[in-house]
Amino acid sequence: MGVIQDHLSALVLGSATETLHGAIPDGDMPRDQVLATQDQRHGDYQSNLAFRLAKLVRRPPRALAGAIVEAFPRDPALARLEVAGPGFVNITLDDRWLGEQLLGLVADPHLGVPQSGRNKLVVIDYGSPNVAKRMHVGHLRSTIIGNALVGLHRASGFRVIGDNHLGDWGTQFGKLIVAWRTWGSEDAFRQDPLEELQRLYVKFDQEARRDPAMDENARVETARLQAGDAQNRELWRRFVRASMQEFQKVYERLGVRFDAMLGESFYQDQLNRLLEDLLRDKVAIVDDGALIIPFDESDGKGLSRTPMLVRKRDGAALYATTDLATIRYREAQWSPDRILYVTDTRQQLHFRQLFAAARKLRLTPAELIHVWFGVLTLPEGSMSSRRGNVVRLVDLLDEAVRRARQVVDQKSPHLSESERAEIAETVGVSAVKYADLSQNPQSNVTFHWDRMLSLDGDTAPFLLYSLARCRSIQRKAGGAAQWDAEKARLLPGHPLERDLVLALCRYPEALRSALNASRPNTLCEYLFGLAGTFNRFYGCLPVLKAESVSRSRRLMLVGATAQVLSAGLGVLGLGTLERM
RNA sequence: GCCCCUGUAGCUCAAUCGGAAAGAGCACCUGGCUUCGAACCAGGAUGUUGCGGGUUCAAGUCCUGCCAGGGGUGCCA
Repeated sequence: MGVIQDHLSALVLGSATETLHGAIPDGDMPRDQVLATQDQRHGDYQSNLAFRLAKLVRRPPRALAGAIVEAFPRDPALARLEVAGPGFVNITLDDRWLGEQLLGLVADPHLGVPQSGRNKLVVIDYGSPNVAKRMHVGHLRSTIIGNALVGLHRASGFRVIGDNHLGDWGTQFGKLIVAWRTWGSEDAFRQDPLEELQRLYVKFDQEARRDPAMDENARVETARLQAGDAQNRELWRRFVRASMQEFQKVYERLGVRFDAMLGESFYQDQLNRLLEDLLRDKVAIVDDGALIIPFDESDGKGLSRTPMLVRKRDGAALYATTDLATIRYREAQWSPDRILYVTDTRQQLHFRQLFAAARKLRLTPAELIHVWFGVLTLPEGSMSSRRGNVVRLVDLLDEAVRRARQVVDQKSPHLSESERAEIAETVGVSAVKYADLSQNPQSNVTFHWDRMLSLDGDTAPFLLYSLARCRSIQRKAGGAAQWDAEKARLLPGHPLERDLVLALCRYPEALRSALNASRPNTLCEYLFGLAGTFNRFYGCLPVLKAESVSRSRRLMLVGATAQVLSAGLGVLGLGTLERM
């Protein structure tokens, strides 16, 4: 079983080639994918190839479309072909063929998703919070989107290494060390380490505004830490360890597991060699006491004016240096085919520079991709750990679960206390994750409690509910949930059944397109549409009480819906529920 | 100065490489549970896609000029 889109595209292309008999060399043939129609009156799929060709051979598109339809090969997939409008070719699929496609899809462990990543390895760099700071809602995006990208790649056959490139070596430690020695409280730290570190961080910032000497002290302590000073080193270890324990709790709750957690500190002893190589290869030059990598316009628009700084005048390295070393390490260790960086839009310039520098140094043949997302701000302005105006991630999750619990208690009082608690946790956390995933990552978002915590409409609970309904039917069907393939394949059934079959068959397309665009929201959109189609089907047509042929077919549809929904939810990193 | 991003319904957002009549959800109104789960479904109302020009068979999408907002831009990450 293949992707329907590809099958039809090949047919259209074949027909067009036939029609034109060599008027266009093979290499110049436009690659035009058949698209799902937006409107059912235009059939199931449409081809716009005639428009592309019209330009090349200077014939009216409508005539070309007619010729393409004329020369179309016989194929069991096709029920009807039409030329419409100025030159669209509308394709309606054969019911029985669609049924066969669906049976093939549910029998495939990958549910028909093309394994484009077979034998390929991708490193996905995401999460990457700064250590010693509390995780707030701003950290959600990289973590959740990155995790969904991991899922999309795995579903497509890639081997994936999700790497949490922790900010565990920055200048914030010098500040914290100074602040700790000046105002730190051992008791407070023992009680709630991150609260205490947060307090110190804010306090330091306030004091440093009044007294610039504080910043200088911090620089000195940072330098001593990086030079290996034992006491600073010990403090640093304590701060990092405490943060990691805190992070781990959040990750567990979010259902996010990393395959590697190699933070910035991990690369520190590799930086000198890197800097030497930069000089040796004349990629970097000394300028005003600092070491920079200059670019010209061929490296990227505007880059000639913005060199990348890799060593400060005082000799200290920067995150750009670490990032270069990280690429070199990943290449040596894993030889990835692709490296994805999931960060917000503000780092676009940094990554353009980084990738350009990596090319100059020939650090890796891997495809380097920066998947950036928009910034999350509060209604009252941008969040800042330094200023202390953040919404803590745990508070958001707790509130989500609290609201979910209210609904569960109201809707399902018959379930046990512990089951309701479990359901509320899954519903609440999934709702928060979905609220983020279902948006175009590149949009900037303003944080609103009610939107993040909504449980109605286009939300995770709607998807979970649809799945729970499937499960409920399957349970009630008992052993008879086994449908008969011969009967199940008999189509057409009711138009609502056909809608569902078609929606299910589009799962591979939806997943592939989300992967290619690095946009989990398109998969969300697909799943929301599928759940809607299922709920219409469910609302109108009996399953268990239907006569035998319909019953078998509909049970198959229920089972297939459950398979696709739970697979899709899994890819996005959302939980699933048997009942709710 | 230079570079990047954004502007779509009252609100929050979608819209495939440019594709047919710009779609969802929320909120609001009407209807549907003695029948597999009503966290559901059916129906109703909502637009100068910031503004002007251009390219195209076709523009929210591409080009261009304005307007408004956000971000980045050599010693933070």
